[in-house]
Amino acid sequence: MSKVKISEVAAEAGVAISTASKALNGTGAISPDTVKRIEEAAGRLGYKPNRAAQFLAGKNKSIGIILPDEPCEVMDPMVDGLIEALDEYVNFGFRYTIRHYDRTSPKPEVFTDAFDSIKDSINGLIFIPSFDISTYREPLIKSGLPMISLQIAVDDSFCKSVTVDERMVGRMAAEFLSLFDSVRRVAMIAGDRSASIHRMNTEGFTAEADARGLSVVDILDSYDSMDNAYELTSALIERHGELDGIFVSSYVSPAVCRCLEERGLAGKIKVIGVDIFDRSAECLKRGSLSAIIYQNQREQARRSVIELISLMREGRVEDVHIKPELVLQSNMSFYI
Amino acid sequence: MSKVKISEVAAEAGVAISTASKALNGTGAISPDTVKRIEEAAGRLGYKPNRAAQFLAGKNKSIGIILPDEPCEVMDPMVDGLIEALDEYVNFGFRYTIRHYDRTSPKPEVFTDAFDSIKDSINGLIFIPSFDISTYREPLIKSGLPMISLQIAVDDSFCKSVTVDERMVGRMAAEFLSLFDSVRRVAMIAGDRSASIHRMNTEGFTAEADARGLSVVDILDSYDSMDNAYELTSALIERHGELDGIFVSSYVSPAVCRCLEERGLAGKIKVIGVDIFDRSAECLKRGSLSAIIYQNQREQARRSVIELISLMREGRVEDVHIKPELVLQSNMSFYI
DNA sequence: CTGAAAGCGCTTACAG
DNA sequence: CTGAAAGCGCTTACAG
Repeated sequence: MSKVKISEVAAEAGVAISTASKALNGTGAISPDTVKRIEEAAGRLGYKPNRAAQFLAGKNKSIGIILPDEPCEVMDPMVDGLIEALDEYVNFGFRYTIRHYDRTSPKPEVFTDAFDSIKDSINGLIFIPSFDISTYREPLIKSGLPMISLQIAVDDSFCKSVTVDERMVGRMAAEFLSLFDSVRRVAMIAGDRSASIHRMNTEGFTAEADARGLSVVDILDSYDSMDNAYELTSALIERHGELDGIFVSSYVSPAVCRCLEERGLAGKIKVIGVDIFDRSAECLKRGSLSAIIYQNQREQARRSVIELISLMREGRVEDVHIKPELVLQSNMSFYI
Repeated sequence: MSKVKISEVAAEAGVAISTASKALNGTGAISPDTVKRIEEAAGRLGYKPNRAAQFLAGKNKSIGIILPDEPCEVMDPMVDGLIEALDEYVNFGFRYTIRHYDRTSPKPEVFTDAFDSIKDSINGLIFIPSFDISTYREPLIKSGLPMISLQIAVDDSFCKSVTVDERMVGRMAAEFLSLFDSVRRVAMIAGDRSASIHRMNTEGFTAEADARGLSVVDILDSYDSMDNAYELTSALIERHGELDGIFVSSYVSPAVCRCLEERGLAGKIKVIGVDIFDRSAECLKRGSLSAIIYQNQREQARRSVIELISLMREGRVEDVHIKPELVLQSNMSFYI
């Protein structure tokens, strides 16, 4: 129960403290036998390093951040959450550097330039990838840096990711719409289903809708454009006489709501969206939007920092799926 | 931007490092003039202490915890959350001691005995009070320890608290029930409205119900007894022909659901409860319970530890109100 | 009231 | 491959 320190582990294994430290951290060159002996000693004694001492003594305390530079209000909660989480570790002696890249560009250089400019001065990386990471994964892998992808899963073994549970987002949307006795026929306006993130939203939504006897009459891609979303909504209304609900799985719900409001259908056709920001919050307040699924950017950001640091100190981590939260009118004040 | 350390503050103020430390922490006897000079220097340089160094060097690292000993499954999430949060700080060299007391006893000794047994060996306290704290507040105050009350607000200036936003719990319940087109007449089964926590639930519920045109036909106290809740539900049904929804603001929703299930009213009368544990989760799965408001015990616990430690290091903190979360069938897996 | 010094438990050059 | 030693930035006896 009392705290065993590395000096005791070293004594138990019959080596110097510095040898024990290097063995336990896998740094420096220690003979396999010695490593084994030290690890056994540590296990036997139940050694857990004192993180205050590790942080104080350690030198690998520089974190790199690479983010899309979209000047979009939807990006802000994630960035705010990241900075808040990082600042906690600044108190423990960490530093961080943020770089931006143009996520809309297909050229890999927009990313690799940002990466190259920091890769030699950081000991770990958190990045929000673009939808297609294949063009710049090589330099990332070659760097050998511990890294975590945020918000978008990298379907690749070199990098674990922290994302919201995308499928759950869709399921919650379907269940929410099914609460209304009047809702039978629903549609979905997705972002871009060529991206896995939107396919998972869709899968969750259709699965849960099926299970609850909702009929999904249409699924359309808005490509994250408000204008598209407006037109698509208009088309949906014309095409499907009896539409009762719409799930908007990207941040364009304000355009959907505006379209319904203009046609006197607000509240008649129930809408559930994702992402809470000024314009979506206003729709929620007016009632043209019935609920928002918060993708918990703050918690995603916090966890990505925690995971990166444990990766930098201890080695392996796993993919993390953060829970989405349902936001209604009454509790929206907590989220905006 | 680069980290300024206490040695630089000391140099700027023309004092020794130890003097600067004592002045900044308010420990030791330093002349007011010197303190002022040091504080100004710190402010000028933007000094922020390195917490790794503070944690490593500091000696006040023992946390006391006093909890009710109710062997109730509803207590567990809070305890689990507390231990998880505390264990993080154990990694930083902190220790903690847990004591239990019989919350149902009116005798103050049940609490003060627990407190006395640890008060001399701890540097900070987190406690879950009973509903009436007045009988044992004196010894707490006299100890001068930094302390945080958890789950139940101490309406007293000597101690800040971390609680869920009780009023919001009630508001969310009312809004949720109002989503159903069929729901007009609702009732509430509270815990014990002589406790402020339940009065706030009630206030939030009635206010939001009013705002949404629901008519609150009855409010009854269950005194947290499943048997009472069953009987009250039965009485509600008889008394009010057209009851559409019930908000159960203590953990007794399973009894309410059982009563409705037995009468073939499950799903007809919508029920929303609080606290997610095995039995309430089953009702949610079966559909006799439509939703649960999770009072976020995990986050309450985490915050109480964070607040206590910043109280122990830096001084003042404020009351914290944690956001409740709405749990439906589809996302319940995240909570149980 | 002030300061010099030891020490918290690690990691990391550095020397061997 | 191994170890002795310095040092991370603080706090806290202790001496004055």
